[in-house]
Amino acid sequence: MTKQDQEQGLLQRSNNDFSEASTHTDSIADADVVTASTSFLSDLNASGGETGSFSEKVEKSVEVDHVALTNEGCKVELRTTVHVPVFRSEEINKFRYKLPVVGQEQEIVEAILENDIVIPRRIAAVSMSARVAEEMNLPSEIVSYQIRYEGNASDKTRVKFMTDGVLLKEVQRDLLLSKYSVIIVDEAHERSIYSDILIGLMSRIVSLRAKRNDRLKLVIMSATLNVKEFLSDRLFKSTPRFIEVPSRMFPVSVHFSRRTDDLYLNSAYRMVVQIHRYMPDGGILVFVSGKKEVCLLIKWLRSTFPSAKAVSAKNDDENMDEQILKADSRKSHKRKRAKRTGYVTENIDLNSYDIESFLKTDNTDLNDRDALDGDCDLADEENFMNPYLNFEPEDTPLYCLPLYSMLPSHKQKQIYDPLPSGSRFCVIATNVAETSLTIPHIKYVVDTGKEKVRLYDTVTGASKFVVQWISKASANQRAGRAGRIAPGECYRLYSSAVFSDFLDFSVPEILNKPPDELVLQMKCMNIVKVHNFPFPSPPSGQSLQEAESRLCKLGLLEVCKDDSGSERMKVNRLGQTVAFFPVSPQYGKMICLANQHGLLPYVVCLVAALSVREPLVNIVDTTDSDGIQKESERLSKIRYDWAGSGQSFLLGDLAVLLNAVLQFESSYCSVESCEHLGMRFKAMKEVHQLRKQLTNIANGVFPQVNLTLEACLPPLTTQQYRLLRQLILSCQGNNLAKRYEFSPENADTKLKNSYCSGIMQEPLWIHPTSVLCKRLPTWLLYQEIIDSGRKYMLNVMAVEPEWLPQFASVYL
DNA sequence: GAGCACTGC
Repeated sequence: MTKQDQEQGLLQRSNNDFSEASTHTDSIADADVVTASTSFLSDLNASGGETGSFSEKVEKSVEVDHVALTNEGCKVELRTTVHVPVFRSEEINKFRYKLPVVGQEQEIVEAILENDIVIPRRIAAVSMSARVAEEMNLPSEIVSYQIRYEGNASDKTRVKFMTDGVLLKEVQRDLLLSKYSVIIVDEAHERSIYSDILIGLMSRIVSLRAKRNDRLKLVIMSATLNVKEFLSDRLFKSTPRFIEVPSRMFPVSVHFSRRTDDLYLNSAYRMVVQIHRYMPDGGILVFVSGKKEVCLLIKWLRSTFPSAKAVSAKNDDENMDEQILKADSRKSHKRKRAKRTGYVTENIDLNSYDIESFLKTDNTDLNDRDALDGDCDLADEENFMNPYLNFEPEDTPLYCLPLYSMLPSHKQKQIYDPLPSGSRFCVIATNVAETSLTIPHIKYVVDTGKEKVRLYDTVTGASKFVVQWISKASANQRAGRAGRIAPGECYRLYSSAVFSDFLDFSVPEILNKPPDELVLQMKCMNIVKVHNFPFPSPPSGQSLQEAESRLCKLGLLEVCKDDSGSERMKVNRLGQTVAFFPVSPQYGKMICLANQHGLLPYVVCLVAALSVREPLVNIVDTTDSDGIQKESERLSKIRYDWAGSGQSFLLGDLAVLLNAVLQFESSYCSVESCEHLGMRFKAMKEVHQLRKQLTNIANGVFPQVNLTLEACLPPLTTQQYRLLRQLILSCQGNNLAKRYEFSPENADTKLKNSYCSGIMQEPLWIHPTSVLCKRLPTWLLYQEIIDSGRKYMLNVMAVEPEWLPQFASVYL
């Protein structure tokens, strides 16, 4: 709701409620910052049956009372009652009155008056705006949404649902958010970088707006009790108030394992078998850490309950499972070998499971209490035992489906398809099922307690994937997935003692990722001393400093003296231009420099491809199956074709990516042809959208360029390929590596073919899937280092040594 | 000589 709308009286406030004025209520009506439970929104959503973001734990809400004007009680505020005329259909009203949040409705509405709502996921923003428009009987031009690539907001819009990143970009353009009178931040407990920064920024915006007598109200909605950081007095001068909203969840009984088996996939398998054979109807959701575990568990379960195969005739992902598993088996041999050379990190070896033996010996005796709940009391045990009576397990097939983010959309959607009649539903999922997707029919949750996370070294930027224990909050969120339709059961495959050692909450994203892009954005908002910013969880001074220094070397920040004579890093003109582009600063700079020699359209495509996760499928090589071997050879050949020869080939993996995008753009590939070419359709579509967005921004920033979205770009000339490599070098000197010099003095054969870089002690290696893997150029640039035992450089490009003084002198 | 959880601008 915009200020103008408010003045036009769409929301009518009446002051006829004096008799109820009290110290309690008058502060509510005038609070500037309120933190409320997310149930308010998730209930709206749940009643619509939409997918989207839900949270359903009980929650405390916090309300910040910024009525600092009323100090010493000399000013008496009158309570104002808010009347919002809404014409809902009878059906929707029936739903509404069942929602637990209705009890607090008036309190919340009075506290906030009207809504502009920040949500962390795109689909959720779109579906919620549609749902709220329907419930309020208003057109989409009034209740609208805005996400990265699209939106339907108009000048008539009064309620806007948007993702957190969109609002952060808006703050960059309008620091006081003067269009808005209320901001609601939903799902704040997820602690995304954007919502954290937004909350920090808004703590300042709220008081600035209050000083101007143009109040902004802020509601922070959180599904967990993790509000300590949001209440810190670094953020809000007076402590925010809670509004607590009960959850609409059904009870979930949680069972801990008596002991914790390291082979958690093995335990998960046994648990599913037992639930399926002996527990009443209801879907099963299993949480594991990664794609390979998903595929392995599916394979075991389908071979145990083969009747399910007949039921789920369309399981064309069978092949994929096999592929992944074979590749994995091959790798585990490598691991054993690698162990002797000392390059191995701890990893659960999936192949150490003895599948055969427990397929044969699985008598699933109910006395095997180890696999069940060691900690539950007698009542629980009785509940657990009773349903076994008169239960005929043979009658029920198990319908197993995989679920992880990289699974193609049409396969993900299978979880919403009607269940084959008479079968039990079982989904094996990664963390996607914890927050992003809601799965229907789930009554049982099996939680391995494990998740895979990407850990960054904030100094070198190298990252690795680690399987670790989840947090208590995560475990509770997982358990909650069982109680959406009826009372549920959650089986934790770890003991309560192990659980008690879990972190209370997951580490906020901002503490893990290198903050370069963020620091640049903050500098553009005139936040010069970033270390003084009121982060809900401040990143370390060192990581902020490293980011500043990288941005300085990149030529986006400059050292300036402020009034007191002390030195500060401030953003320069180039930095400000770069910050318009919603990509990492290195890539933004590439676009800014590319407006020469006709390179801009190519650089935009390349940057789009580099900014999207996994545009090309990972080529899994397998030794023992002819058909699959040929497939990986075929895909590999396509990549070498894209890389070309001569100057193009020296652009290396970036030439592969660029030409893949150009091919996709020129013939807007179908799902099938993408698969044929080894591209991920979902990712390529995103690349296409990002190209469009970057093109629009470039046209805004450089008015003369008239950049178009031509489907067919002519192939680059030899000269242009050279220039492109120089341009990239001038933006990525930080990522240079030089080949290890093999000489009598440096004769370590283990280091042959390795590289060293300025920022890292350990040797680096070109990833075997790189087209430059055999070429081994003396100097090269990488996009990313991934640590999987060895430190591998991904997306590599060759660099001519003689270019270094001119294009990368600060890094030498 | 062989990868990778998740999400937003």
